Amino acid sequence: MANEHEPAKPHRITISTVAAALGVAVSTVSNAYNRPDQLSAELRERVLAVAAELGYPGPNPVARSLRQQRAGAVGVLFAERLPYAFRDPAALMVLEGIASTLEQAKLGLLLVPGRDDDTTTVQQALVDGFIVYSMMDNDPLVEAALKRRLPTVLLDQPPRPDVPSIIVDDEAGARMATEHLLSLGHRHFAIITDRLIETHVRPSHAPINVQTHSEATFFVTQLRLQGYRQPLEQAGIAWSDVPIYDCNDNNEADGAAAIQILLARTPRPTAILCLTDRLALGAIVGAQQAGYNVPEQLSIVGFDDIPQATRITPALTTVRQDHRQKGLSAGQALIELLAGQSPTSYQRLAVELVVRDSTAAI
Amino acid sequence: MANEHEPAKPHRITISTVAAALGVAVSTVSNAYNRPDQLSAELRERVLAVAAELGYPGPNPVARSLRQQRAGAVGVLFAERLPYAFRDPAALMVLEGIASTLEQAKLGLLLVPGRDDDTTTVQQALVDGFIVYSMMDNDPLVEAALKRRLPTVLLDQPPRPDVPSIIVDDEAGARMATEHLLSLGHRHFAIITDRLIETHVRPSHAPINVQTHSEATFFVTQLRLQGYRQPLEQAGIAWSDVPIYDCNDNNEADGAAAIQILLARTPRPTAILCLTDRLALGAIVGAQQAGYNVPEQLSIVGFDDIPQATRITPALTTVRQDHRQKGLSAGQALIELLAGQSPTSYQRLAVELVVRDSTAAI
DNA sequence: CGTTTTTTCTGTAACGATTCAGAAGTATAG
DNA sequence: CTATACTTCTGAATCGTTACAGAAAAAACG
Repeated sequence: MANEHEPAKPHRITISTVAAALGVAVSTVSNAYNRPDQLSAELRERVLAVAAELGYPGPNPVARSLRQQRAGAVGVLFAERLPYAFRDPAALMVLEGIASTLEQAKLGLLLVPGRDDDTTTVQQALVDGFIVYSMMDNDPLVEAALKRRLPTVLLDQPPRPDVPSIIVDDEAGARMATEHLLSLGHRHFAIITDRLIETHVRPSHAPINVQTHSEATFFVTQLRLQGYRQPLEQAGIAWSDVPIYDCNDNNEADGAAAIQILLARTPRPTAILCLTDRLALGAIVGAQQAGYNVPEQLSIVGFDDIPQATRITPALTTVRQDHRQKGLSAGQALIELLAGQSPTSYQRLAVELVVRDSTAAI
Repeated sequence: MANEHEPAKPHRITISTVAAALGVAVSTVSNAYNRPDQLSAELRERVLAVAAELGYPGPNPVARSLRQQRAGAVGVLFAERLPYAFRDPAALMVLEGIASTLEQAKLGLLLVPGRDDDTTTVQQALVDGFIVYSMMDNDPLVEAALKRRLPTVLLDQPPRPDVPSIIVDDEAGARMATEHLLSLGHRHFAIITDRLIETHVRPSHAPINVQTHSEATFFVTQLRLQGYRQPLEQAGIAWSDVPIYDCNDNNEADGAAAIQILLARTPRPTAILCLTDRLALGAIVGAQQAGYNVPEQLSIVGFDDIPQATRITPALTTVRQDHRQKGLSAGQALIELLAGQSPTSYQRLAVELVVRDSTAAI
């Protein structure tokens, strides 16, 4: 019968700890935080004071979220590995656009990590919706996100019924780039790409054959290749004669390495179509180092029009797209979805060919 | 009695909808998802099948989080406005480091938006902890985050007791930069900074006076200014004779504008200390456009060593810090905190002066 | 065949808030 | 002074899970 030792102090301070300390109902404490008009100013003061004294950190957001059925954040699924997101200038502008919209709506932006094999992070993300951007077409994470049945927007992904999609007219852009080079008289083309096939099945240093084209697992890659192909064939150039070099990563070094290989081919290509600006910038530098003059001996076209495109000499001819607007549109569409409205289910953003100094007549 | 009209179809499908449909206990359905070993493979199959059929999106993560007391994400408080985060190269490397660590721990990274006046987003963020990075010293959002009483790590913030802090030895770096210029014989200095005083109280185009120095509300700004000041005074140069120009934003354009003003002063400064590389890069370009040779007529030192620092001509002399490591350390410290361990409460990262071509003897 | 062990499944109490109908108590109106 | 309307506060239901103790059934044991 001896008195037990002190009851373990209630490690966790909740709304009811505070209520008990004051001798009021829990709903009163809740109201003190969320509906000041529901109780007298005097009592509210006291509640807040006692709460502070007890070290109550305020209403638990998770509990609130459960009750209110909203998380106040949007999940962004992007890139194989999260850190990559912070390296690609084009992707960053897109993220910036997304962030801007969400910020205005006071929504958090949750970057969801996840290697393809493990979808738990997607399944357990505390979000009200998803934006899926630039994921591999068959990435299980995308499936997992859609299975959550939350409002979702696809950006640069293969469209699906019932899911609003925003895509850029990459195919038209690629066509414009190709037609530009054709009109300058070029007949010998080569293509530098990345992410053509799965990350872990990277090609050797030989330009890969066109057959692999159908394996392209990134939607925008497919679109761009398709856009290159059509005008070439129309001009009587066999697609199978166009070497495609697939880089390991989207960066300048890989672009520079690629161009070396391609320039060694016979016939030597005089026009290089690059799937991204970073690859193109690398290609320019690589070509120059190999002693070629751009654009006199070699024309190079990029894709994206990132800020660096104008800083190089010669300034890069490229296909411009409005990255920030992409992000804004995606964010906007998702916010409408969250508000119960139905945004246009399919938006296509225009692109524009920007002719600068890296292309010239042959 | 006439039969009522169809009961409204259960709009929301939960674990108990599935359990009811199967005639099993809810705990069984839960186990089917989380503990396959707790039920027969055959029943599990059936549960999953029925769930799929009903369109059950899987266990609600918010409810799970409430029960398990973990959110699976970390909040990052950074920069006045979220989009800014995506523009500063140095900050991006830090974010990349943070993201890397968190990804390995399978934690999401929640970018928390918030204008100073409204702290609700911080209060309601569904996270297990915070990383506070480069916020204004007195930003209410920081207070709000600390009030949550979650594991928190401060990065480039004024240290506080009981909160692990990671800071860079900015002061030493600034000292090294200054001493370097002094040893080259420079006597007339000027400083280009940003974020010296509150965003909305921006200065005119006149270099602001040194007195304002004490108003600096960003911890690292203070440290760097302090680091510039000490060796200067030691060399007999009055701090009040050193003009400080405060830019509106940390970018090249503002740096270029700043240098124009400073070069018009008498005596004309021959050594410019820039608080960031972006400002320094702008200053170089601005000086060159104004007809000055760098470094022959004007020495310029940056701070951060961002990749672009080597791409400009002349290559920028600057103070290097390991941005990625900063992020990694912060992430690591937070993960230890979340695991109940106590990381070193105070880490100071070293810096290094990198002498390139933008500085020369007078 | 009775006992023990193992497997499979169930029921219920948390988790920590918010919401809403309504009970007291007070003020206003007629 | 009674009826009506506000204020202010309370209690219980609810959000959708998971954890845990234990019931029921099946398997293993001697």
